[in-house]
Amino acid sequence: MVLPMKRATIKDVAALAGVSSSAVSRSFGDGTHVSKATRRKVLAAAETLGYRPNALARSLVGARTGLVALVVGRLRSPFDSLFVDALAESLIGVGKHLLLSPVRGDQRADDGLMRALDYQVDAVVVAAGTMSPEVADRFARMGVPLILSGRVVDGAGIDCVLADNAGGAAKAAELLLRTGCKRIAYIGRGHGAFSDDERRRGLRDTLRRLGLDIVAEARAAVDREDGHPLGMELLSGPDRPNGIFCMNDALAVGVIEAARDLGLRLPEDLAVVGFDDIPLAAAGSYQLTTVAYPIQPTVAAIVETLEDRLAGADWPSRVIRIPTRLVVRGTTRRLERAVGTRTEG
Amino acid sequence: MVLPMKRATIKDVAALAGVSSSAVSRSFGDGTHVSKATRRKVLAAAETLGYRPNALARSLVGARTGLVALVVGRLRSPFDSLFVDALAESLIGVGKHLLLSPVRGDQRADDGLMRALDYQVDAVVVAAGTMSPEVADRFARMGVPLILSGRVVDGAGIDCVLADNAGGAAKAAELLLRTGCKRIAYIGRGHGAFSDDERRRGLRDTLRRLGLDIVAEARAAVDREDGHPLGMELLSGPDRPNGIFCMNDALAVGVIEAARDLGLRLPEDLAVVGFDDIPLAAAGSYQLTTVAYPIQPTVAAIVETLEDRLAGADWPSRVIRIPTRLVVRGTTRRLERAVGTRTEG
DNA sequence: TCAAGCACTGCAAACGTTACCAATTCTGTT
DNA sequence: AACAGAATTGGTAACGTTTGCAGTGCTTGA
Repeated sequence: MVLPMKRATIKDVAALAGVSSSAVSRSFGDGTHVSKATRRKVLAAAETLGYRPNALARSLVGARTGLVALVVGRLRSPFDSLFVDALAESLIGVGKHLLLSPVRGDQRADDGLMRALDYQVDAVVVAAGTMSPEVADRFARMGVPLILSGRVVDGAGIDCVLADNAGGAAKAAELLLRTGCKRIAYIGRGHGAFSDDERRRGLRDTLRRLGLDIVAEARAAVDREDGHPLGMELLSGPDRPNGIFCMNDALAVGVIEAARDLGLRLPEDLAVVGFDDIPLAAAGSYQLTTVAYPIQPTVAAIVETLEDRLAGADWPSRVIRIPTRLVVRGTTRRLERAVGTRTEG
Repeated sequence: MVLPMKRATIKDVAALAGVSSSAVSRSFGDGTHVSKATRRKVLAAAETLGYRPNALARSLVGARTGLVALVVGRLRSPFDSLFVDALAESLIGVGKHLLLSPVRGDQRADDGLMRALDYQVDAVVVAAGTMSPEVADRFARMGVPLILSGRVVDGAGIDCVLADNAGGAAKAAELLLRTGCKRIAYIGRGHGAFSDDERRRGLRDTLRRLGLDIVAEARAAVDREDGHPLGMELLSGPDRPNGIFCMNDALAVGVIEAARDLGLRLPEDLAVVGFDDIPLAAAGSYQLTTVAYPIQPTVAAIVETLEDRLAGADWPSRVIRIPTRLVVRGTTRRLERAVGTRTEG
């Protein structure tokens, strides 16, 4: 085995180029205060030695680390993984790197947040878990921006980016009503989950405005595997709903399968609307009508907020709602051509 | 806005506890060379100040950073995201953190690898992209372990962890033959993709041993969206295959949809076998027979290898094959009870 | 009582980098 | 030719931590 070679440092480069280490440092910076000639020499020497600045040592003297932590739960929904992917990619674009800080179950995000702090991250994006006020306060005091994805926490001065859940749910409700559904049910996560709550409320408020209400609710689920039994339960009761709005597409897919198992025809006997627009929703076997929650704008808003904060913006706090878009496919009857919605499939 | 507070350092703790910074450092280390009384004082002071050691400063003096980079492509397959998730979680378990280094398309992984090096990562797991020998050599010289997931590179002394692709493909082939398929096709990625190649070869070798051969091949695809058109193409030709082995489940799902669009009955007219066993394969709508590539053992092998290397193991290189398991579901005819395979659904 | 040994403690150097400051060289103007 | 000012350069301190070394006080055995 070859002897592990020590990594070239700024001093090695300085020695080879015949200049001071300051000159080397400056050559790798914004290029000011170095003559072209020196810079060329330095870069050549660095190339020879295979030198690359140590990002960690850099951060010690006050520079940013370039690390951004993402506190995230289990990546079981395709939406989550697309989100992680898009965020990581987007961050590379602004010279930052994603440090993954997974938390499990409904456990507090605090552990993940504190771990992130040990690495002097420039900012943290929280997409899962609940956060104690103490930890949030700590981040505020230390000047580390905290961005909440998919949830709003009032008062703590934390920036939040999330879907226009109520608006999306309203669109879903209107579509269901338009296509003639009268008995509309909701399936969601329950237990005070934030997006779930907003979506359920959005559905309910829209129905009530028209003198209706949610006829049935099922909860404590978030996965396709969970959608199936809940769908079975809801659909084999006496007052079977003829329209179901699901908190997300994964659940909706489970419900579709349950409906099929029961011999129901979609959309004739049952209309289903999901939320997110995961790739599977467009699959031939499901053709799920859904409220699309576009990932790119979400990630863009997060990265932008993050950069604003790091640039020193100090407005109190910002809640960005990402507009949703109704995508009508096969699981809702097409009674009329909907206005302002996209139709595909 | 509250003035950003400086983070407490070891000196602040030392001052408050009335001891030297060495004592503080030692109190946070393995606990040797500190009296119980001192340690208690230090820990109390640290608690008061909310002190946590700076992981980055630590790494400057030679300690490990605790960072492990994962070079990964677009997380479009559920398999990929489950892998990332499991790896991140597993690393937390051994006190390490995942730094995501995404690369796009078929671009070289070199960029991602070099970026990782800037952060003094303890090791790198490469799951996507191709690697130049120069970069691999550089890692070797610097003593940073490199672990390849899903591919084997000979000679470079790099540890590799991947599925027993040939064995899995052979199982798929045998199952297809056993259920009476004679015209068997393959759909994969092509362009010399490693796993694709091994799986195709595994299928072909098994067929040839029985005097048959692959009757048709389609390639340049890896997604469910890609599976559909390829399936259409393959299934509407003159000599329609009655069995298709797909490089992964996502493709297989696309193929199933194509078959349905063409009015073919599964498994009577067409048998389909996938690879990976993503959650969707078990879904009611697909019931896909597949070669399961278990994620937990894969991740465990990676983490174990990584720890061995970091502990100084210097055997030349190690290729770990993760055994696969045939999961028989609805997309293959059940002619007989298969021996040594699991049946579900 | 004394020496030897031990447990504990603090000092200071080192890690790789940046930024301030002072010193030097260059450029252009009179 | 002399000077002001700008551009460039090197020296040095600082960032937060660990660690080797040397010192301190305490215990123990003779």
